[in-house]
This record gives sequence, structure tokens and C-alpha cells, in this order.
Amino acid sequence: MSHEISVSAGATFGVNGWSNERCSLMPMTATSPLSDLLMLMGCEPDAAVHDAGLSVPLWQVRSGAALLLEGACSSHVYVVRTGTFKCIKIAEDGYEQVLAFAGQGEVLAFEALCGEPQRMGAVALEDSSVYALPVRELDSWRRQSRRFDHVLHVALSRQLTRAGQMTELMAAVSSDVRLARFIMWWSNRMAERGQSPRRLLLRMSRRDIASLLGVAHETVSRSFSTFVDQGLLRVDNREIEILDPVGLKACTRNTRGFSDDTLQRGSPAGRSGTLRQRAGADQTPTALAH
Amino acid sequence: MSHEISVSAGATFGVNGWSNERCSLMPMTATSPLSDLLMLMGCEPDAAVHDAGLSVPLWQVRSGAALLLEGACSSHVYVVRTGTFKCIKIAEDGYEQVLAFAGQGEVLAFEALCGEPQRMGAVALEDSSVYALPVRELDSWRRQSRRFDHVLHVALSRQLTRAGQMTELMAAVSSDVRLARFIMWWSNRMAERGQSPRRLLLRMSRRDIASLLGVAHETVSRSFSTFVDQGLLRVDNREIEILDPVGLKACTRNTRGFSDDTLQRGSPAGRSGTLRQRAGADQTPTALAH
DNA sequence: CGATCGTTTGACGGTGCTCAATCACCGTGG
DNA sequence: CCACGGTGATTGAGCACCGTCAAACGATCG
Repeated sequence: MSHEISVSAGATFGVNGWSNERCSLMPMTATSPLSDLLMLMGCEPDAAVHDAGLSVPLWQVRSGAALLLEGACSSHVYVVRTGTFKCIKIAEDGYEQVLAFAGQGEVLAFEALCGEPQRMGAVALEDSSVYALPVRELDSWRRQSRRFDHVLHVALSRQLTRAGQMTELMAAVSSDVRLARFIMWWSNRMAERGQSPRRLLLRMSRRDIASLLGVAHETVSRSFSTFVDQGLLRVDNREIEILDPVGLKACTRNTRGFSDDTLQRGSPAGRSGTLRQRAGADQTPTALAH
Repeated sequence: MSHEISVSAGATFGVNGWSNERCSLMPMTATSPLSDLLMLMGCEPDAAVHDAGLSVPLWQVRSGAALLLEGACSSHVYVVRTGTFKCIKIAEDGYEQVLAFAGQGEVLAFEALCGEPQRMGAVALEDSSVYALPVRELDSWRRQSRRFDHVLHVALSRQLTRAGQMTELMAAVSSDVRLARFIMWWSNRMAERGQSPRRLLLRMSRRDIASLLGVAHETVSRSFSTFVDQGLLRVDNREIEILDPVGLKACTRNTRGFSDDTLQRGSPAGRSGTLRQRAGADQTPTALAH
């Protein structure tokens, strides 16, 4: 059992300078019935889930510990049960690029499915726990449980959806819009798991957010303040409350340059400055005088 | 047979204003042996691929035609055989957000796996063809061909990897860096499929690139010009040639942040902060010949 | 309580968004 | 054949946004 600690866990220590202090990876040898995992992924509990007696290793990861090491090969695919992770990539110059934040139900180390090395590292942002699915036994498990097989597909499909959401976040031109989208995204995630979509506890630093959104961390801080000034948000360090969900959602739109304070949100604001429209209709015939 | 046109295809016409002209979706009833698909996804040809007599519907999509309609439910999962698609999402205000460009071997409409509506539309950027995998028969096929089952997992895993690459593209703070990464990304894709990684033919407009990268399309154009001035690129409309791969790769690094210290590409204008500065007329690269 | 890190705010300068104008390219129709 | 729109690409001018540097404050933990 203890050999389960495997490469990714063992390599965690002493490689990135995390080693000391209480950043410890605790691969609790506890296991959980497969049905627990299935329920986490959305299966109905009533559905007589015959888990074929299979039990899934359950790992605990303390805040700050690395679950995955960039470049290493993982022998497991993980599904987050509780907690939050940040997925990162370290550039040659040492810059830590955040690529995603992963929460309950998300798949980590999917690269292990086709035996490729991990494309990103993963660090716990709070005390967390993950289901550890040994790749070597995945096929066997899938054959023993049709439901598990299906759940795995659903999990991958959803993970792709989430990756697309990340793209949407970052494609906004204005930094305010990016942050607004990020907050709404996090809010929706909270709602998905039955928590309040208005009172949020961000588990990551401003710098992490900034890295993900591709802006300076001071800009993130300033955008927060802007929203507070507009009465959309209440911010206390990493604890934020959405005061005006409609107004915040309006900030989600890809507009640029409505910084002239005037909070005319609420209804109209039909003014969508200069948005690139589809071909047709709206184009004013440019007088092609020459 | 013709019922294969299904929701996504049928709904294509007359919904978005594309209807008229030669934007036609041609669901050629042609089929291809399963082994062709497996080989596309990386299976060795020798491996006695017993395709169990299964044959995969092959669809042809003309340039400009929509393969997927945002919000519709697709009855198929698609794998791109030839050509290029852009994946888009239309905002309420009509802004067309490009979320990805998909080429050979990429999976489209994965949402169909769990019966959810398409989160994005997909439009062919050139005459293309796709394998159309009917979701209803997927399980059956997977049971009939272990290899196909595995390939499907690999395909999804790779698709997740590509989605992560998109995130990396867009996470850069400087627009020059974003474009440089985009070019390198496209170059690598060409190399993967055995085409020249230096002479590239972009299938998408500047506006599409800008939308994906989250910048103004004029900025994309300007960044192209900057690279040309630096002698890194030769640009002729959508046909570009990488003259200095090493230099371009250097532009790929996220030079902003708390950098100074290390490296800094030795070539142009020793300025260590921004690379837009090009004090001296450096190399006048030859090769205007075509 | 002192050290370290995260957060916030100010000032300044540069990047890049907006608004334009111009040119090239096309398919259409006179 | 060349005018006539229409679209895409490039470039310029102006200025707002935001990245950088800096300083102050708060939080956390030993």
C-alpha cells in the first residue's frame, strides 16, 4: 500500500524548495468505496451502484503540498474530492504561470492516461483530498463497472468544458472584465457544489489570479477596488461578497472603456462601444472616397 | 441516411444569417474503415488493426460552413480528418469570441459524450472533413474494439493538453508575446503533421487571431509588422515564413514581470525591458524570392 | 514581537485600444 | 473592360488603460 506514494509523491520533497515546513503530502492509505466517487461525479445514489467491491485509494494533501510535479510521470489519475489546487507551469526564468484552479470533481494528471509526463504541476491551496485512480487498473475497473466507465468519460468531457471556460476568462480585453469573469466563474463553482454563490472565499493569492488572467497583480487589486467603489462587491482580503450580481454580470461583457465611473448599470447600458460585429447589418458604408 | 444531417447540420441553415451563398454542409455519405481513424490518432498501421468491420461516417465540410451550432445538441462526436475549424461563441451583443482553432486529429463536440448542448459553435476555415462518431453507437464500438476504446481516451487526453496550450498562449501579458506564442503554436502543429514548420499558411483572419488572443486586431497586425522589422518573420497576408526560429522563440518568453536578472536575448538592442524597441536597423534578411 | 509575505494605493510612462484613412483583393454587374 | 461595393490588412494619431516602481499597511507565523 505504502508503495502507492509513487513517483510524483516522492519527488515532491526537496525538489522545489518546498521541502521544509509543514508542506507534507499525506497519502493516507484510506480508501473509499467506488460508489463514493461515482456519486461525486453526479451519479444518483439510489441507482443501486454495485461498485463491484472496488475501493479507491484516497489521498490527503495538505495546504501548500505539491500533488503533481511538472515533467514527472504520474502513475495515477486524480479526481479532487475536497479542496482546491492550482495548476502551474514554471518558465525557464522562474516565472510561475498559473494555468488553472481545480476544485471538487475535477480531473488532475489526465496525461497519465496516455503515459505522457505531466504538463503542469499541481499545488494544494488548502487542505484537500483526492481520489487516486491507478492507471494500471483503470481498464480493469472500467470493465468491472460500466457506470465507472461512463463516469470517466463524463469527467473528461466536463474537464474539457472547464478548460474552455478558462479560455473565455482570459480572452477578455479589459482587465476589469477578466476579473469580473473570474469572480463569476468562482461564484458559479461555489453554487455548483451547493455553497453560497455570493459570499466567496478565494483560496488563491492576488498574484495567482493575476498570473492566470495575464495581468499585473496590482491591476487585480485595483480592479477589486473599482468594483468595491461601484458597489458591486465587498472585499476583505480573500473574503469577498457579491453585492450586485446583476451589475457584476454586466461587467462580464467584453466592453472596453466605461471607466467614467458613472454607474449607469441596472438596466440599459445598451452602449456597447465598439464591438466587432458580424459581417452585415451594422456596418456603416464607409465612404470609399479616393 | 439523410437523417444523419441531424440537428446540428439542419439547424445550420437560416439561423445565423449564413444560409445563402456557398456555405454548404455536405455530409457526404462516404465512410471510412475504422482503422483509418485509428491510424490518424496515432496507432501503428502494422498492428493488425482488426476494425471489426466497423466503418466510420465521413463528412465533408466546405469552407465557411458551420459544423456545430452553439447551444444545439449534437448526436455525434467529431474527429477532424483534414482542414481547420474555428470554435466560436457569440456573446449577447454579437461579439464573436474565438475559443480555439481545431485541426487534424482534434475532437469536436465532445459535449455530446454526456448529452449536453454544444458550448461553442464550429466553422470550417477551409474545405475540411471529419469523422462523425455517432454517440449512440460509441459504447458498442468501444466494446468491439479495445484499440478504439483506448484511442478515444487518448484523444480526449490530448484534447485537454491542447486546451492547456491555449491557456498558455493567452496568459502572456504582452501582445507581442501572445502573437509569438500563437505563431510557434501553429508552427508546431504544422510540424506535427509533417508539414513545414517555417512556411505557414494561416487559415484564419487577423480578427480571428485577435479575438482568440484577447487583443485588438490592429494590434495583431502591428505585432506582425514588428516581427518583420526585427527580421524574425516574413509576412505576406496570411502566408508567413519564420526567418529566425530562435529569435521568435525568445519572444515567446514572458518578459514582463520581475525579470531583469537573467538571460534576455542577446540579439537586438540590448534594452532589457521591452522588446518593442528596435533601435538599430539590424539584419536585412535576404530572401524576398518566393 | 519582529520578519516575511500579501494587499493596497500612488505616480509615471509606455503599451495597446479606439478611431480613422488607405490600399489590396474579389466577385458582381454594367 | 473597368466602376462599384464589400471585406481584410496595414498604418497613423491620440489618449486611456495598465504595467512598473515604490511605499505603506495588514496578516500570518515562528
